[in-house]
Amino acid sequence: MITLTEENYIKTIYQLGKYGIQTVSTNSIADALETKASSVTDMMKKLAEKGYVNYKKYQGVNLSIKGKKTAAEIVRKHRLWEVFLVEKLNFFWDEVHEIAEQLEHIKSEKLINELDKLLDYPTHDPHGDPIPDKFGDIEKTDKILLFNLENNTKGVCVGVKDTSSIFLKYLDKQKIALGSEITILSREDFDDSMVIKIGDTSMSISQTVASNLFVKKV
Amino acid sequence: MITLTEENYIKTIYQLGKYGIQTVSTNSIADALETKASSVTDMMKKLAEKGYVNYKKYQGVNLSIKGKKTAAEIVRKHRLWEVFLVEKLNFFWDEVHEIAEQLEHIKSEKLINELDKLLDYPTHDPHGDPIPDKFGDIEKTDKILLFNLENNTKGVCVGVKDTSSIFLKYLDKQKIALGSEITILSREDFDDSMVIKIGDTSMSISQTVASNLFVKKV
DNA sequence: ATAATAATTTAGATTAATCTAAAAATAAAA
DNA sequence: TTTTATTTTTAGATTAATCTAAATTATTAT
Repeated sequence: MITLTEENYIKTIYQLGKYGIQTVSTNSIADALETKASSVTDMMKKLAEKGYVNYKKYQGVNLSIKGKKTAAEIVRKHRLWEVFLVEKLNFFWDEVHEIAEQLEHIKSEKLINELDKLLDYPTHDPHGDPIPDKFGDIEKTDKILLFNLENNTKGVCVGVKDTSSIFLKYLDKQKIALGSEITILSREDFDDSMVIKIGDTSMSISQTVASNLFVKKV
Repeated sequence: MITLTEENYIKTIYQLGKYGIQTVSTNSIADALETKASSVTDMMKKLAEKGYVNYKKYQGVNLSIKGKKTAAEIVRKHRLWEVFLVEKLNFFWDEVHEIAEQLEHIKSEKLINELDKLLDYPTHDPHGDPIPDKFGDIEKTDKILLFNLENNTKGVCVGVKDTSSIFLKYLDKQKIALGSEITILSREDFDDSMVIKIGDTSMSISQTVASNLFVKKV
């Protein structure tokens, strides 16, 4: 049996290591989970023992096949529940994360398959992140940060990096949504802010905003 | 903050004590939770400390106002989730209990209110048990065990005592469902079995079955 | 290449929830 | 009303997950 705590560690390693590809350091896990490095070390020993990670002292960890499968399932559940909350229960995209953090640990294969069906097999969550399929396979997109888009080129907004309520509410206010077409008009060198155009309106956004929005070139 | 374990104890005390009315013994809690009496004693001290129960050594426990409110919320969530699983996710009534045991601990007021709305404010779960309202108030029915219905009288099936899959599947097979009208035709003294009639068909059922079906006299 | 700094691990403690075995209180029976 | 049986509580241990502080290893800078 896997515990809730173990699941959270595995999910964190999966996400910090770009869906389980890269090796992850002890400290980065500790930061992400707001715990201490010594706690992470203890847990890595346990997860290695149970076959979820490959761990060598002082070398960081990466997920085993089993660990990757487990992580993908958790992320799949998290994102499907987010879609459910928005599509069926009238939640806004900035309200769903904390609840999905709880729901992702519910254990029932039938439940998640039926939820998938009820939602008509969605491919992305409300923040634009891809939903792993039943087999744990996940789309790897060629999305880039808006900040890295060249001047006078156009991109479609496909995701957010920061999913905090405060950031998402800001985007709502500025009428920036998934699917919006954004053109970079110019940049200010002294603070890296940029002027962008969405539809007919142009506006200035900070470096912070531009570094937390994903776009796909068009 | 209340822990998952504390919630399970509180819910158990609520249900063993007829929705928080009666005092409950240490051993009965231990039996219900499949744990040891000594563990229960420890937990009762903690719950008393936190104001959820009234506890005096060797005298059993009963729920405080706060405990009753907490318990009713958990039961409300459990039963709403059961309705959701049956109505929206194509579960059968014998499959929902264990999953609802997990879902009942999810914390979000908006979630449960929206779920209630999505399900169109159901009053009973798939086993016929009443769903507490937002305020923790719960319908007290005058249901009786089929076993206690007199010969040649009629009752409508309104609930089950045993919610195990094996019992519910048996009822499905015998075409006994919530809403079925049942007439007691006769009894056998030697094993307390009884012959009943549902619609046009009559059948014999054991004492065990008759003691796990709730009916309302008509 | 060595010293200084940063990252990681170990050792030892703590907390929540549990257990077993023994002691104490209550209830039932003689 | 004693004795016996049952129920409940206490005492002391255990496990999972965490922490602090000290020790160790790795990395960076001089």
